[in-house]
Amino acid sequence: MTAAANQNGRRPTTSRRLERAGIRDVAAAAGVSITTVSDALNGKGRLPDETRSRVREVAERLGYRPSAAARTLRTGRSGLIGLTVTTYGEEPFTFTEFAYFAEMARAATSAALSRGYALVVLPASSRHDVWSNIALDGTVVIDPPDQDPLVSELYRSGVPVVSDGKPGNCPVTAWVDNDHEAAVLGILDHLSEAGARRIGLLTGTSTDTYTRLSTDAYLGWCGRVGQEPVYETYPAHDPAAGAVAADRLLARPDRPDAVYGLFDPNGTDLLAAARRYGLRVPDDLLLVCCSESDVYAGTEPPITTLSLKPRRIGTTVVNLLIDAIEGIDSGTGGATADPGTGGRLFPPRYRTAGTGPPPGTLMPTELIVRASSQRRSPRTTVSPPRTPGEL
Amino acid sequence: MTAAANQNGRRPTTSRRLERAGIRDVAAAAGVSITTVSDALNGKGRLPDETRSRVREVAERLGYRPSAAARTLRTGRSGLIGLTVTTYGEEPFTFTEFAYFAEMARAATSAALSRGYALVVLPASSRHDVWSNIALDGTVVIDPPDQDPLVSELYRSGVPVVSDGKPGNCPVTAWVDNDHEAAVLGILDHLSEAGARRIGLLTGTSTDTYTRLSTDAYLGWCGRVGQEPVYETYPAHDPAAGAVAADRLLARPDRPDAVYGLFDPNGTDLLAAARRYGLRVPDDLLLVCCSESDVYAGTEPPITTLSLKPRRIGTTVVNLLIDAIEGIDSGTGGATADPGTGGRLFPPRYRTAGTGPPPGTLMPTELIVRASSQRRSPRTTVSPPRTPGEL
DNA sequence: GGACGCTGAAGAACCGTTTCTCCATGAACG
DNA sequence: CGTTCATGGAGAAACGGTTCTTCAGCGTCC
Repeated sequence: MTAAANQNGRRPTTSRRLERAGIRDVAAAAGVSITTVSDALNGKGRLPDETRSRVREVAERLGYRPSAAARTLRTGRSGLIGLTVTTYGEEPFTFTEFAYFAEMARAATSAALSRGYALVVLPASSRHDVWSNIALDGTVVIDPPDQDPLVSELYRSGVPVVSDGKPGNCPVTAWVDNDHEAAVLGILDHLSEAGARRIGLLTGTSTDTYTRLSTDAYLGWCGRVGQEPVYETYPAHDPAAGAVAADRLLARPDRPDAVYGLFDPNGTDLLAAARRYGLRVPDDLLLVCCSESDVYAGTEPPITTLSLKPRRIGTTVVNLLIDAIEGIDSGTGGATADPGTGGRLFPPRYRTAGTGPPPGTLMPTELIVRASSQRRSPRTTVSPPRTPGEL
Repeated sequence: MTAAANQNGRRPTTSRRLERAGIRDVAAAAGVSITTVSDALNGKGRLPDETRSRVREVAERLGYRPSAAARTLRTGRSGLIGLTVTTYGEEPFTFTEFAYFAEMARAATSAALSRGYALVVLPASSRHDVWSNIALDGTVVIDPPDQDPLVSELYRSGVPVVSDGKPGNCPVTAWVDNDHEAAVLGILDHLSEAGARRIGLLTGTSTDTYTRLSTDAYLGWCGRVGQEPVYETYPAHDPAAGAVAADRLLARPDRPDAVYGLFDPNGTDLLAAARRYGLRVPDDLLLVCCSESDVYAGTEPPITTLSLKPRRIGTTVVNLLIDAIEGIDSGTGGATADPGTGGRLFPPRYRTAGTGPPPGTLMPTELIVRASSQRRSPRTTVSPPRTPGEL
């Protein structure tokens, strides 16, 4: 019964060890053709419900699991999405944005899963032999450097690419990013309102979009307001360098009376540095840093943080990507789109046909105000849902 | 030139839009057969170096990328490894062991990559349709619950499964875990030596191995030493419940003078609770918690933590899994094993043929001693290799 | 009563590799 | 000069699904 398959001109099935049941086995057991089995299981074709359910039952009984590889080969869809992370050194994930990345990846995984896709984590540094060995329907790229060869090749070979972080020069299908400029300006205003006269910045040396946009926004603001910029840079991927840079910043002769740190650990580092210099927070020094960690709710004093809302970003990025994947279609010429395949939030058919820039989406950030940035009332306030960083 | 493929009885190739070059295109362009191309590119067969390099060059020129799906279908190997995480509620990752998981996943990704595999993150809750749509060569399971149906099915269908955390009743190929009993006993001894008379435990309500083994070790120790157990339990996946439980523990009439918290956030929670009750740490209360986070080096006072060394675990788990994958072979009868395929650390051929228990590996933990567990010298000591958290 | 349309289902091509089998060719050798 | 070998390479069968096309049967409508 089980090994009935040598009709159809197949090899006599020399009594292999417990081979997994194939579609042919199911067909034989149910007394139908493999076409019927495929249709019955996938809800396609014109079959009476009776046949459908009978086939399904037989398949169930045989423990039939369709071969993912075969299906992928035929349909051209693997159900796999790459999640590319930039690497510093050997470790696959970026250190500095760690909590951000973790949250973002978590949300991305959820979002993908709920639409039937799974995520493959792929450091950008992995060599071709790994990349090209995996059938990806599309890729999410986190903060791609300018002219990323990987992204270029992917895009060229027709794989949709959506980036988290506005891409510099890479061609991508779409991108999502925070409105970093608005965020920084909002923070600077917030600090000013709290009484800051000279606001310093702790920033990174790398050239990724986040660092660049944020720093530029700061410099621009300084120019407009007429404050001399006071900032220190350090390689953000080096956990130890942050503390040193924080120290440098507070040791300057033109010591700032408020600091915004661009990276997650800056809060603790700055707090420690302040302590070393006998500066009280927030009385002598106002503090804000960008972080997703809730430890800053429990520090002494609690530190105001800017959240980039990585969950929202991750969800959006993945949904955009899947829209692009399912929209591309690469169709046989025209209207293959069934009208009732399920409502999508976004109109499909991305894939910048012409030469226009890829569609980008800016997402708001959220400033979580705590004691460290309020000179008067130590009462903790939270900005409504979003930060209108208008100036 | 590019569309040369209609020999070999293939469809006339009706001038498709920029199809990716296939192996047939390469063969045609190089004037050889597809067999030769395959052999040349994969370093197989008997070919003169000249042919090999010529074919390679043509393939390069055409931008040829072999289809991962086709290769997987033919060879039965996808180069993909599943990373299964238990889920609480909708979110894919366990909350409580978050830092642990992140570190572990990172190490696992690295290890897999360096052996040519990629990781697919798959929450255990995902339904079959996602699981079975992916060709997995093997799976890593994190802390599987007893009788996990998913694991059982995977194992039964011949997919190697290696678990992080000693499995309860699931059949797995191999497992890796910390020596939780030894770790807990070590901590209890450490606290005793520091002068603790009544040691409390903050533990979880779930039945995973970690919680169970640790709690049992605690209870056993209490029995041997003659101390009445003092512990509180809470659902570890609920971030808010931890603070409440910590409070409960310190509010008890038989208040402990030392506490070990099993989960990452317990340190902060206990510290906060202690503050509320006016207890000084370490003078009135000794504190240790299990965590991978380095924020405990910066708290006031710094808190002693137990690290489970997730990096080591992740690396080991993946290497065991890949050894199993490459060892299984499911061979055609016998010695298919080429003697020189590359040195492996472990002897392959796992796959508990009989009924014996699967091979397990216990890995040591590391206690990072800080001020919170030392009543006398406020001088911070650290077990050998790690950071000196200055005070 | 024949053309037609609809239902239910089977046939077979196809997706793009890998790999097993086999065939020329020419050199070496008895 | 006829075998045997080693070499280089081609042919074709899988791998296991999906899907396009075809087809038989049967009720219906002019």
